[in-house]
Amino acid sequence: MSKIKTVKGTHDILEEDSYFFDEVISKATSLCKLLDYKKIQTPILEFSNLFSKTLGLSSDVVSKEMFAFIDQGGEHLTLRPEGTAPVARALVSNSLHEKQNQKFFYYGPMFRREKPQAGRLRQFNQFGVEYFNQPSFLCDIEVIFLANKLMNELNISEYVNLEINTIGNFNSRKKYQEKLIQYLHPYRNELSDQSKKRLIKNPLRILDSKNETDKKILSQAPRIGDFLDKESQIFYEGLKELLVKLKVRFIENSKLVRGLDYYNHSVFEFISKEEKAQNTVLAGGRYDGLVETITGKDICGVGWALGIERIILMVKKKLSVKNKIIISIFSTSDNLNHEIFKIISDLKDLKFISLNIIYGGNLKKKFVKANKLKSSGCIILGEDEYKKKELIYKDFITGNQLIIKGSSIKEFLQKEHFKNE
RNA sequence: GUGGCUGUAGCUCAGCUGGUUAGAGCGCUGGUUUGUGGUACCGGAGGCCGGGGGUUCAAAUCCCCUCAGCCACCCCA
Repeated sequence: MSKIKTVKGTHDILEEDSYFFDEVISKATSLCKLLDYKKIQTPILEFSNLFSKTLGLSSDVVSKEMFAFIDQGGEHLTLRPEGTAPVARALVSNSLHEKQNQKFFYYGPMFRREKPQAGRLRQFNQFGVEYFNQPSFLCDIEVIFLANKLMNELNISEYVNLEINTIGNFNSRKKYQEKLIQYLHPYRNELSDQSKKRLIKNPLRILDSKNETDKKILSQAPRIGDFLDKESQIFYEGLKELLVKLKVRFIENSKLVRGLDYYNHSVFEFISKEEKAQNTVLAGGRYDGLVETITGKDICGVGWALGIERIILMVKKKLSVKNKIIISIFSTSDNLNHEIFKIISDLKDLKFISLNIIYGGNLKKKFVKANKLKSSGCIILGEDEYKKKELIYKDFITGNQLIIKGSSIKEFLQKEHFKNE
């Protein structure tokens, strides 16, 4: 079909998806506000080096998935592929790190030039939170708790698992990495091609390989848990203990790692229980090194991001759309059309009802149209009734029709709404 | 970036091993006269059969290329 299309991997968000989108945003937003997270909106365009510095040059995102270009002024710019680095940048750009409250939430489109498939788009939306400048694991608890509560609010907590792990602080990770390389060295020729490369570039990433041979080799591999120094241990144990006390259910997954370079200590993911390729719905962790790589300021942080489209895929199976009640309004003769605007000007703050004004055609056509618009009823301004300052209301479900006073239309509609609840 | 499947009306699809003007259901639209919709009946519009090339007397149908969608790998939210 030679119909006009969207750019590959991009989508118009319509109808029920749009409804669920708003639901996710509004639930997440109100939870964040409950804990005084401040909304932050950063530009979609950033200087390219913001991402190349922070995500790691060897990461796939930077090496091949960024929508990067040089603009007419010679600037190297990138459509943001993720939200954490921009928020961290904004923290320092605006000296927000000098304030008491350094908790933020954001949402909006991200861009990654990948091959699209289920749950993966080139333009997709994330909702995220970031909590800066607090080294305590209690902050990790707070953001995990927030994410957990959001899963509850969206009625999907029984369809997801929370997996957690630690990748330790820098020293522990370095020690572990050496041991891991030592262990894998004898197997280096049996590993998948991808893992062979990683053995040199980013050995930790081998842990979450899906390759069967890799998995077999890894089953006997040393575990990071055995190489944690005192600080890393206290951090991770404290985190787990409190999660248990708070009755937040989680699964420990010692192979859970991160694709992006700036993480340390805790990593966590909410993963859909469905057997699907893109089943990570929310992912986060602690990134104490990030702000320093951008700005030189030693500011720690912890946060997560949630893929809104992925959440919608889950939510739409569990939740139904709550449609507003539609009521049509029209006159019996066209020379009364302007009176309709006078009526609706008093109704402008109606909460549960959407009104459709119907203009054209004879009366019968207007009824037909009202019905096709899925109205549950209609208000009719008739010539005879107009003289008496009255209106007709016809209920499309019962077929009943009654006369109401023009002045009481608002109360009447509200009553109709609750009757239909 | 690599692989598999798919691409016919607004939507969901049918069209057998190539054979005249391309089909259905739903939707859209007009009608069945008066200030009353839904149901029923009758009519209508709407397709470069994703795009390009090839084979053939003849292609929606076979072959090649390309694009897009879906799915998996890679990677990630």
